[in-house]
Amino acid sequence: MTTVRIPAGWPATEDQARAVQDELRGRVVLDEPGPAPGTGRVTGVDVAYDDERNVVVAAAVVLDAATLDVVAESTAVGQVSFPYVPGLLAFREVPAVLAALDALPCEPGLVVCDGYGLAHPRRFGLASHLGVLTGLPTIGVAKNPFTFAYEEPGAPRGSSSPLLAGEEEVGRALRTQKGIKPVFVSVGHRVTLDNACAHTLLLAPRFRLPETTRHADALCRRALKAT
DNA sequence: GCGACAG
DNA sequence: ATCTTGTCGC
Repeated sequence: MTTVRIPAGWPATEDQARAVQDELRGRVVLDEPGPAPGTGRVTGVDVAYDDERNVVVAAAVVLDAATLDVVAESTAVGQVSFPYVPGLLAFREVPAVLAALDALPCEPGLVVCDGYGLAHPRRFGLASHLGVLTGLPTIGVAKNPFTFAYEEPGAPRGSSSPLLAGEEEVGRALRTQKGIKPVFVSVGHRVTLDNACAHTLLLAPRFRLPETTRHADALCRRALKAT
């Protein structure tokens, strides 16, 4: 397991963090289709915390997009870099995720984040932030609708409905399993929303959550316990 | 002003 | 995110 390094000048206050978001937001690319679903590699990233000890562990798990077999994985440990503040989650998770991605023995391909990208109060969630910092195509798949509104999608697997910030579609509520609560997909960097949903559906053939986040979640929890 | 609020 | 037993079901 490698070690997390917190960059010099990492935001110490909420205002500084929002200023960084404003600065990076202009670098998001939204007009690329992204990798073709079902081909190449797809990587899940997730983070676990022990606030008592101030410890954070991140995991990155690379899957073959066609078979969903695990082809590589890595973990990183470090100190917590920012408190949890709704809207500023990236500042808590990004340093650890970057370290885990750096430790991978291969290219990650599309990165699937636990949380949001464009569907964010300031339109710059975790997936957008990670995408801009790495240049990699990223998407966000969240378990909750955050503050956004949506109509319940149809019951069949694959049904979806817009995730709305007023009139603006910032993401999609996507039913990955028949009759089960949808997941909330949004674009991070260099991927289209349609493409992000297609990837998510292929990654969740049996469970509500994508295999990428299931693997990454299990790995970072296991690694945290071992720390 | 108060409550809600990804992980 | 995390605190947490048993339990129902494939």
